[in-house]
Amino acid sequence: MTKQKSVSLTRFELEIMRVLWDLERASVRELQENLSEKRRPAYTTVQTIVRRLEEKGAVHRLRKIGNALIFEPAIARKAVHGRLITELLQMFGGSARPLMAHLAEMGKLNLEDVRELETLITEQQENPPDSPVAKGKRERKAR
Amino acid sequence: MTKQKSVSLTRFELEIMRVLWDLERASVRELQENLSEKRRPAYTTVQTIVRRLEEKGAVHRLRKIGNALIFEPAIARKAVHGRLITELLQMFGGSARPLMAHLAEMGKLNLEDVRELETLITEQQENPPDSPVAKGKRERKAR
DNA sequence: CCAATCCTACTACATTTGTAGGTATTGCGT
DNA sequence: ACGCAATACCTACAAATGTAGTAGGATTGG
Repeated sequence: MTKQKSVSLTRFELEIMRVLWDLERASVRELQENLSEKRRPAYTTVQTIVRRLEEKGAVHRLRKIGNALIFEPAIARKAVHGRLITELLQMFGGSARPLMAHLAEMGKLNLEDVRELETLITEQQENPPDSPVAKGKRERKAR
Repeated sequence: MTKQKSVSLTRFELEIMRVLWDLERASVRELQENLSEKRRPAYTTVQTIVRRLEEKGAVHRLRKIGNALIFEPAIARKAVHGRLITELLQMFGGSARPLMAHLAEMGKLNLEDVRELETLITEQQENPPDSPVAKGKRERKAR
């Protein structure tokens, strides 16, 4: 339930979301300041993107501090990432293998990574998706 | 040498390229017919995209058959894929691990895949990039 | 309480992307 | 040689995206 439509985000929107996910919540000003030095558009530009994200249901207003609106993500990073991955995977014929091979070739994967991954997969097989353990919030950062 | 500028392709352009890479060479008609049943726009639409791809240097005219132009890719699938992967990776903080974890969670990776990958990486470490063995074309499909 | 400041809401506009129509050409079959 | 059918080529336009300015309301330090 509470299933949100799978919004499709543009490059720049994704960039903003990346920052917002990292900060957990932020004002437009904070978002702008946290963009990478390269490609940091005007304040109002960021504002516009945030508005569009709001329209798309990707973020929502949490509250006001002073006269500034504080936004927080309305969609999970994981969900969006999943979408992106799926899309990329399609370019590779739907299978993860060629993608992995590519990563290896690019030197983005070493044996240690793979070993770790192996452990992860094994664990997952033992702990199916909705095992009672992982129910509910899993972390909460003070901020 | 012969280094082509890393063109950036849109969704639809990528879709066309995907087909073209698969077919190795094709006319606009063939490209259109080989798009997935969903999302198959008008002939002239495909033509427009092909023209833009040509302008971007992503494809070029190979020859004419009848009065139809035959196109072929002018950029390697691998190069484009690499770009896409790098981009996606940035969303994940530049490291491949979270991506892998995600794939595992999505059930897109099983132990067999990982084992295979392990082998691959090991081989790559033994056979550095420009070892004389791998020089030149590595496969050639009869067609 | 008042002005300097900060923020929002609205509007605008250029560029890119998706989509396609109309017209000029070109080969081919007869 | 001619006309038909398929194709190329040019043009157009709507929607999405990136980018930003302006007007006016809210906040707050003094």
